[in-house]
Amino acid sequence: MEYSKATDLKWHAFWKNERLFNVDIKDTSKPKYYCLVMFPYPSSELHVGHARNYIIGDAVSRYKIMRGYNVLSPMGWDAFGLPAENQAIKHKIHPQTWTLKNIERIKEQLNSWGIGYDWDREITTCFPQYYKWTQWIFLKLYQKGLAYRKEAFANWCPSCKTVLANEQVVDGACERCSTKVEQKKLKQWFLKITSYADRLLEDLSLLKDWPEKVKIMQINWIGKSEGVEIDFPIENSNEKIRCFTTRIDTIFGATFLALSWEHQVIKELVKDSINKNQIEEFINKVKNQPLSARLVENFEKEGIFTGKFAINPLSGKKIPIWIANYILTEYGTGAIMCVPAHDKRDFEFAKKYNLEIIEVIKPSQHTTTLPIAVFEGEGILVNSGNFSGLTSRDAKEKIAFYLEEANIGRRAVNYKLRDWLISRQRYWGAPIPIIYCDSCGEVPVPENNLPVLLPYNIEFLPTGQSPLTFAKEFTQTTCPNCKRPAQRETDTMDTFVDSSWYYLRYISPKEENVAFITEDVNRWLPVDQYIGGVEHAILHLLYSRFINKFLYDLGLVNFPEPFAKLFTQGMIVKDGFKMSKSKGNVVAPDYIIDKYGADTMRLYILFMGPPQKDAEWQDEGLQGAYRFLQRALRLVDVLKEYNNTEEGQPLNSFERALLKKIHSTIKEVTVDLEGDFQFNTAIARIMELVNQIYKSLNEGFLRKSIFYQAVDTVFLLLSPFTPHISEEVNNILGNKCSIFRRSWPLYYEEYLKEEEIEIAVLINGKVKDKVTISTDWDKRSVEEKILSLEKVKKILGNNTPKKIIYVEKRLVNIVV
RNA sequence: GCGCGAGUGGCGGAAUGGAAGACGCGUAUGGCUCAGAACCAUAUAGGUAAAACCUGUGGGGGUUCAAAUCCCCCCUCGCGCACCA
Repeated sequence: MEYSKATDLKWHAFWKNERLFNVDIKDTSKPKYYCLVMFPYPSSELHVGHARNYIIGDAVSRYKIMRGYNVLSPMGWDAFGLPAENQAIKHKIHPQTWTLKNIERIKEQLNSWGIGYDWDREITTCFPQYYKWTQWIFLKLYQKGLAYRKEAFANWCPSCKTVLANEQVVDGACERCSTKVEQKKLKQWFLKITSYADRLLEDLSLLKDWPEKVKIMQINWIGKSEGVEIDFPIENSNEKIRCFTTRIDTIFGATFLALSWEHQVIKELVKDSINKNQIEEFINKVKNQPLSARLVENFEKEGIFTGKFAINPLSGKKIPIWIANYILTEYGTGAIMCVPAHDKRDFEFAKKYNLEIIEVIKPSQHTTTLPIAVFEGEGILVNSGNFSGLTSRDAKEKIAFYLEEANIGRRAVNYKLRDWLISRQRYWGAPIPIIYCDSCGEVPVPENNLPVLLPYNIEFLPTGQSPLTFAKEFTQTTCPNCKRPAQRETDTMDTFVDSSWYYLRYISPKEENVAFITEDVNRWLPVDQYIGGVEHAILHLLYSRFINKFLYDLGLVNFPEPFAKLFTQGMIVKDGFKMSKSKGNVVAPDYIIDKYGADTMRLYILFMGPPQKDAEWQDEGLQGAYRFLQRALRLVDVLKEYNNTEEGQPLNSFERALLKKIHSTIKEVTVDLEGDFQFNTAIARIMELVNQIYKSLNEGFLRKSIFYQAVDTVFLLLSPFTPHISEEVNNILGNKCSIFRRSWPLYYEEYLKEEEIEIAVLINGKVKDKVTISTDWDKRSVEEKILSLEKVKKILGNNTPKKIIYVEKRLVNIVV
C-alpha cells in the first residue's frame, strides 16, 4: 500500500465517530490519566516547532489509552491578550474576530496532524462563560485580601501614551517609536503572591517529577534570603535607618549607608543640606532612568552624599549617608549598610567616591595579609570588637542575638518575588470586577452579577488610558452597596490570570453554576502529565501553582500542586535559529502533510532527537521517515500474498531469532516510553525490528504466523507515533476494532532467553577477540575457553594472567 | 558575575562504569532501468587500499581490571537570572 494524506482523512473521521478521545469523567472502571499540553495563544498558525509539543502529547495519550487508562486530553485557547489587540489594530478588525479566525485555523491544523482531543471540553478564555470564573477567582482573592490596589511605577512611553511591558522597552526606549521611556506612577491591581512565597518554595520538594532546571529557576525567582534587619541611628536626630543584610558578620566593616532615591527618610534628611539642589537633581536623574537601564552590562554606579551621618551601632563609628542609584527600593528596606571590603558593589562605589574601606573578614586564620581587593566569602572576623576571631557562621548567630537583646535589630527574611501586577490598560482582557463609588469607595462586583461583560463595540486604539474608559455604557453603573451612580474599573486582567486555572475548567467546561466541581476535580487532578515549553518555567507555572494553592486553602481543591509531572520539550530550530516569521525560517507543516502525510511529520519530529533537547530541522530527515514508513508498509503487502506455512514444525533459527527480536523490541520500546519519553530510541528499535524482518525473509524460512506476529507488533508499537498508518494496517490485517482499542503488546521473558552468547575478550582492557559461549557455563569454563584461544595465547606469550575479570554475558578481561 | 545544560563520525544522534558510533541522514560501489527517480544489496571514525596494529567521545590530569560515563582543573557553545545587599 502507499501512504498518503487520503489515509489520514479516512481515520480522522473514524476516530471522531468512535469517540476515541471523548471522556466520561464519571467512569471509574479504568484508572484516570490526565495528559495536558499547554494551551496555545492563538496568534498565528502553527509551525513544526509548535507541532512537536502536540505530537508528544498525542503520543503519550495514545500510549496510555492502549495501556488501559481513561485518558483525558483536552484542548483550549488562551485567547485574550495584547498581541491579538495589536494585530487587530494593524488589520483593522476586532480582536475577537481575529482570535476566533486563528482558533479555527489552528484547530484545523491540529486535526490534520491527527492530534486527538476531547473537543467537547474545548475552552476559550475570552468567552464570558470562561472569564466569568476568572473574575470570580479575582473576587475570592479580593475577599481574602490577596488582591489589592496600590500606586506603582511602570514604564511609560510619552509618545505612544501607553504603559509598556518590560519586554517592550529596548535600551531604555519604546520599541515602536524609540522615545525614551519614563517611569510613571499609576494605580494598579496586584495579587499578593508574596504571601505564598514560602509555600511555593517549600512545595517544590513535592514535585519529584519536574525537571530540576525548572525548579531551580523557580527557587531563584522566589529568591528567599535570610538575614538581619538592623537600625542605624542618624546623628543628631531621633530617626533611624533600617537596613537588611545577609552578612551581619561584616557589620564592623560598614563604613557608609546607601539609600534608594525613593527612601522616605531623604526628605527630612536633606531639608537643610547645602547641596539640596544637586541632590534633587540627582534624584530626578535616577527617577527618569528606565527600569531597563539597570540591565545594561556596565550600568554605572552613581551617588550623592546627603551631608548627614549615621552611627554604626556596633562599632560606634560615624558613617556618611549616601543616596545611590544601585539601591533597589522594592527589596529589603531600600537602605543598605555598605561594606566595601566585602561586597563588590560597595567596593566599586567606595573607590569612586573615596570612602573608607575596613577589612573585617579574613579567608582563614592563617592569612596574615590581604591585598586591597574584595573578599566576598566567609571567614574569620577581624577588627570586629568582641566578635573578632569568630567564624562568619558563628558571628552571624551571635551578632543577631546581640542585636535582638539590645533591641536594635532582628532576624528577617526577604524575597525577590514581587506581588503580581495584573492591571493592563488594554481592551482585550477580562475586566477587573470592581466598582468605584464616591461614598462607598472600592466595591467588589457581587458574585451573582458576574460576568462583568467586556463590551464589544469599543474604540481600542491606544490613547494612554484603558479603552474601556471611553465606553460610558460600560463604566457607568450603580454601586452595589448604596445604589448610587458609580464607575467600573476600566483596566483588564493580565492573560496569565486566565491561564492560571484553566486546567481545572476542563473537568467541567460547560458548568454554569461553579468554576469547577470540586468532587470531580479532586478525582482528576493533579494533572498526571503536563507538557509545554520551558519558556513558561516561571510565569505560568508559578502563577498556576499560586492560584491552585489559594483554591486549596479555600477547600475547593484537595491537592496542593496542580501538575504532578512536567515535561518541557526543546525547540525546533532551523539554520541555527528559533523559527520566526521575521527570520524567514519557518517550516510550515501543510506542504509536508500534503506530500508525505501526517505520520511522516510526526515520526520525523519524534525521531529527530531527545524531545527535551533542541533539535535542528532538516528536510532530508523527513525523507528518511517517509522511506521507513513505506518500507514497513511493504511488509504488509508481502504478508497479504504470503502462503508459507510450516505450522506444527519446530521453529528454525531464523524464526527463533525473530521471535526474540519481537519480544526484546516490545520490552525496550515500553521502557523508552515509560521513561523520559525517549521516542527517538523507541523508533530506532522499531526500525531495527523491521530490518530484521526483511533479513529473515531474505535469508531464511519464515512461517506465516510468525511473520504476521512481527508485522502486527511493528504497527502496534508504532501506533502512538504514526496512528493513521497503524490504524490502516490494523484494518488490513483483519481487525475490526480500532488499533487503540487493542492492548499494548506484552513481551515474554521466555523468548528473550539465550542459549549461546557472544562475549568480548579483552586483554588489559582492550578488545582482542570475540567468542561464543553457552550461557550456562560457569566462570571457570569460560576462563578455560578464553585461555585456549589461539589469539589470546599468542598475545599472552609467556606472561601469566594476573587476574581475570568475567562480566557475565558481556566480556572477559585478562589483566597481565 | 551567578545558576543550569551541552560538547561523541561529513550531519541528527546512540551507549550513564563493561565491545564507542545503535538507528537515521548523507556518501560510495553494485543490482534493477532505455534513462532517471524510487527501490534492493554492500560498505562507510581516522591513520590506510587491505590484514595486522595504532589512535579516537572539547583539552589536561586522576580513580579503576575497565571511563564518553565517576572525581579535579581548564576551554567553547547554548539557555536562564542578573546591582536582590
